[in-house]
This record gives sequence, structure tokens and C-alpha cells, in this order.
Amino acid sequence: MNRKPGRRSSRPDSPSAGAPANGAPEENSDYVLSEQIGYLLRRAYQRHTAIFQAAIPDDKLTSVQFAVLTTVRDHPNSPLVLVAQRTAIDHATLRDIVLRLKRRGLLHVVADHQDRRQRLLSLSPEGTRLVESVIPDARRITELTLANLSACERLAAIEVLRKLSRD
Amino acid sequence: MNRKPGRRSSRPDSPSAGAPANGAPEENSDYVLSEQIGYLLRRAYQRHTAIFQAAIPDDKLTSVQFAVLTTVRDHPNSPLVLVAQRTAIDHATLRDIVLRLKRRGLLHVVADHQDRRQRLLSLSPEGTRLVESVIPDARRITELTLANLSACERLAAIEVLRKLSRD
DNA sequence: CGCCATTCTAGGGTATACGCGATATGATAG
DNA sequence: CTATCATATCGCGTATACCCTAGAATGGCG
Repeated sequence: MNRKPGRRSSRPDSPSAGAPANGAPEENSDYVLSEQIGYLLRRAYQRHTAIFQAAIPDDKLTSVQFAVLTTVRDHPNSPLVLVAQRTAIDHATLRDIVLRLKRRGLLHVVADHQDRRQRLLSLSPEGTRLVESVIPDARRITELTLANLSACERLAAIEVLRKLSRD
Repeated sequence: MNRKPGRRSSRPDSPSAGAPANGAPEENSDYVLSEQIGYLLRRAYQRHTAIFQAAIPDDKLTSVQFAVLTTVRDHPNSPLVLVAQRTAIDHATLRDIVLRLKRRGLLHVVADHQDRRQRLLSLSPEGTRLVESVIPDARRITELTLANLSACERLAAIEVLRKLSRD
């Protein structure tokens, strides 16, 4: 991966990488991808999910699935809409996720007697056990994700991301 | 979306939301999803992509596709591997994206004469035109994404996210 | 009852990441 | 030169997450 490129072929010839040089409007020349907030958010989230998958004992459990499980644990007998709100997951997306968790027997879905439109979610015993056992790993994953940050920067990160998430 | 729920059915009855109360180890009780770095990263990235899709004139152009286009613009005649590195996109994923962009006539893919294993990417005239026309929107999107942050916080955000992205 | 909002189902399209095997080519050791 | 190894891409498949739209079922209300 970190071999020296040795690529002098196909002349990368990027005059645009340096300075505008010509009379080009500098408007479009200083749009540097690696400084864009969207690019950085994607990379940071990418790295986190990679850390999650590497550190989690259960190969099949994803970051998002775990979020759903903990939410259902904290709010049992909630309909899909509520879980979607609490996890900030789209309805359609949540549906797929719930199907997978149900298939694995981690989740129960029962119809509500009061409002028959709703399906209420709750953890199965196995689901409960899994969540309990994975939480220490989740803490470790948080630690690994934040490894490059000082205590002060961690607070700043949380604060800034909270504001970046706010609609 | 922000209608009052009016839901008193399906008794949310969450005794676990309050305090442990029983002799449970408090280890697992204070795992609050909304404070987890992974959750915040997901939400922030989610909000950004939503802003991107809403603010971009071209319905079919995604945040990631635009990243690829600008990268190719800044480094014309680069092979797929290099573009993948620069955009931090997986090879196989990039391949699909390039196919879509090529199908839309925004990209050219030609074989390298020096190293015939490589396929070099470059923008078509339409691709160039599109990138030029969209960059102002991209700046606006960045502004919208950062709307909740002060100038100082924006610098902190960039710095923190850079560190969170670093392997 | 009829209209409307809510909840969920169903299907399509895109993005992301991984994998494994095949192919072509380049580079290098023997 | 040849055998071997590395690189770049392709082809195909799997799984997940994410969002949109349309429609069915249900509940609430005038």
C-alpha cells in the first residue's frame, strides 16, 4: 500500500493543483476537496464504522443495528416510527434493519392491540444478552474513534457534531 | 413532521429510561446513544447529504459523485486507483460511480499507452461544464452545513474532523 | 359516512464495503 | 528469456444502509 508510486507515466500534468497562474477566475480553483466539510464528515464516519466492524465481537452486528438495539432496550414496546425518530433512521431503512434483527431473533415485533396500525418492538432475551455483552466493546470503539483527540478536543468534537446534526 | 404525537397508547412504560433503581451495574445504564460519537457522526453526515441533495440543481448528482468529478478535474488522466485514494472511496465502489458518470457522459475513460493496465479518467466537456456550474452551489452547501457554527467553531470542526479521519 | 392523518408495506435506485476469481500487464529475480 | 510476483482492472456476487414514492390499513374527527 505504501510503496513508492514510481509513476512517471501518464503525465499527471496537473497545472491546476498549484496556483491558478493564468487569468482564470480563482473562484473555482480554490475548491479543495480535502477541506470540504462533507468530505471530512464522510471520511470520519467511514473510519468510525471501520473501527466498529473491526472491534465488535459479532461480525454481523453493524453500528446502526446496535443503535437500534440499544434504543429498543431503553424504550421497549415502541412502534417503528418512534424508534426511527430516536435513532434518526429513515422509516424505510429502519424496516430493513428490523427485518434483519428479527431474522436473527434479537427482536420481537408484535401488533399493538390499541392501535392496530402499529407494530411494537422489543428485545428478545438473546437481544438483551447481546446488548449487555457488547456495550463494553462499544465504549472501547468510542475510545478508539477518539484516539487522536485530546480531552479538550473531544468535548469540542461532541459539541460541534451536535450542532452539525441539528436541523 | 413536527405534529404533536398525541400518542398515549401502547404505554411506553420505560422504567429503564430513568434511573437504574435496582442493583444493576450502572455500567450499561449510562450508555446514551445521542452522546455517542458514532451516532453524532452519522447524523451530521446525514444532514449534510440531505442539504446537498436539496441544494444541488442536478437531481441525479450525489455528493460522492461530485467529489469524484472535482478530483478528476484537479488531476486529469489519473488511473482509478489514484482517484480512489484521493477521494477515499473503495475501488469497487468507485467503479460503480464511474460507470454512472460515464453513462451520463460526464467522464471519459481511456487506456494508458505507457501502462496498459490502467484506465485514465478525465472530464468530458459536459463534465467540465457541470463542475464549473455546480461549484457555487457546493460553496453554498458548505455554508448551509456549517450554518449553526461560528467562525471559530468552523475551524475547530475542520481540525477535529481531520483528526477523526486520520488513520 | 367521508375526509384526512398516521403507520406501515412494498419496490426501486444509489452508495458503501468486501470478497474471490480472472485477465492483462509490468517489474524483477534467476 | 522465463518464471514469478505485484499491480490494475474487470466481473460477479453478497450484504448493508439510505432515501424516495406510492399505496394499503387503520384511527380520528367533523
